[in-house]
Amino acid sequence: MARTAGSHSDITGPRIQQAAQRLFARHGYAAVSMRQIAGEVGVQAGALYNYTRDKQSLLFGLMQDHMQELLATWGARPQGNGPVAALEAFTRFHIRFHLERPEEVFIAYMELRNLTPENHAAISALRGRYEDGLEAILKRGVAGGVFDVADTKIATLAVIAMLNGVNTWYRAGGRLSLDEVETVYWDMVRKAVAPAAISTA
Amino acid sequence: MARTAGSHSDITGPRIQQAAQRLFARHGYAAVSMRQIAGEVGVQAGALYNYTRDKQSLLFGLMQDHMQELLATWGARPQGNGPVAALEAFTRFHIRFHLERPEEVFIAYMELRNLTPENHAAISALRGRYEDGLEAILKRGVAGGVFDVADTKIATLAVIAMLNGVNTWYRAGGRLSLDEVETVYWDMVRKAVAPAAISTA
DNA sequence: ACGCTATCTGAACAGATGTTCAGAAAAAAC
DNA sequence: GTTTTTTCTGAACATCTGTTCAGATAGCGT
Repeated sequence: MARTAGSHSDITGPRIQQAAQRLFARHGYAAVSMRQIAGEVGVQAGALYNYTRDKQSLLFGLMQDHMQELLATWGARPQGNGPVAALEAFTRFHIRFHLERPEEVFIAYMELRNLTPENHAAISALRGRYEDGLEAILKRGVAGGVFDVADTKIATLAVIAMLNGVNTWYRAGGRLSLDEVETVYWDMVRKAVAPAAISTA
Repeated sequence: MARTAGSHSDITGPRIQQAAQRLFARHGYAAVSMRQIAGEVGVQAGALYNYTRDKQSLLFGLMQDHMQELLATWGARPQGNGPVAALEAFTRFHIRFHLERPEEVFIAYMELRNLTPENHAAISALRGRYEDGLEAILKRGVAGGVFDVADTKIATLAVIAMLNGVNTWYRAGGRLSLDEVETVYWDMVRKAVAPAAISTA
């Protein structure tokens, strides 16, 4: 046997990425074999190497695509007038974007240690750019007196960590709608960075 | 060759756990082999099985020990008078406890998916008890009017997620002391759950 | 209808995986 | 000093790992 009926790189390529994403998210990069991925696609393991240089590139590709889409989508957003509106826009965007792609997010956070040093640096740089975007908002707010945080870098990481937590429990069709979840978190973020006695409620 | 000079189960047992902890935290459960762990201890792979039933039990033991110590240490703490003091005590305790054992924490959060279903349920139950402790504080505060959150369950998870974030960036000997870090986070937590216009600052 | 290229198979490679176990030697008990 | 027990080795087990590649077939351009 050889080339199979209906085989097409436009089909197989994306299917390999999807299968890898599903399996990496579910079981972890190290626990997933190339044969498992191939099996999910309905192909032999050797065929994967028409689409990826090796297993590491498969992981890196997924993570890079995710981070670049995150940055591009965020960059194309209306930024909001003033730091408070910008922070609200960020909060709602972040929650929605991340809840829409739980697998990508999970991989992006859990599989960093399985990247080669160069790949790790590349992904970290992208993540840093995203974090800098939030920190810039906080800095403007602090300068303008509408926010009050002891350290904008720590506050940035604290806010992102808090927002990322939503991915651990939210399930579509649950008690709260996506919109309600956004509002609940925005309420906490807003207050957390607000000046001590002035609340914008 | 056979039993080696100076061999002692009181020594080897803990050394295996330490080695497993170090390696699991660094490279992930699935990426670490029994031979690597044995090598770290200076022993052949077969010797590990005098101390653990299998690799899975080694992981589960580490996670269970960690969670039980977390609960025991927290349970033995002064609880603080009133919800605000209790929340501050929780915040400071959580940060300190977690920063003191980054490897255990990392494993407890990253390796859940590598547990068998029964083991996963056991660890999740322990984690649930810890979260319930925080939620009880929040509920008392909401009832007493000193906290205002839309949903105590979500607020619980949000607070814990935010606090856990500290483990991703804090390094001993950095810019801020442990005490300062605690205060910075407590400041944000306090405000995040505070009623809209009343701040305890 | 024919040739070219894209796509996949199936076997092979060298080595790693978790786990078991008979046997040997060190330590402890007597 | 002898026996018993504890602790470890080293080999073996069957299976899995990522990756390569010659060869075979399907689809496409002509």
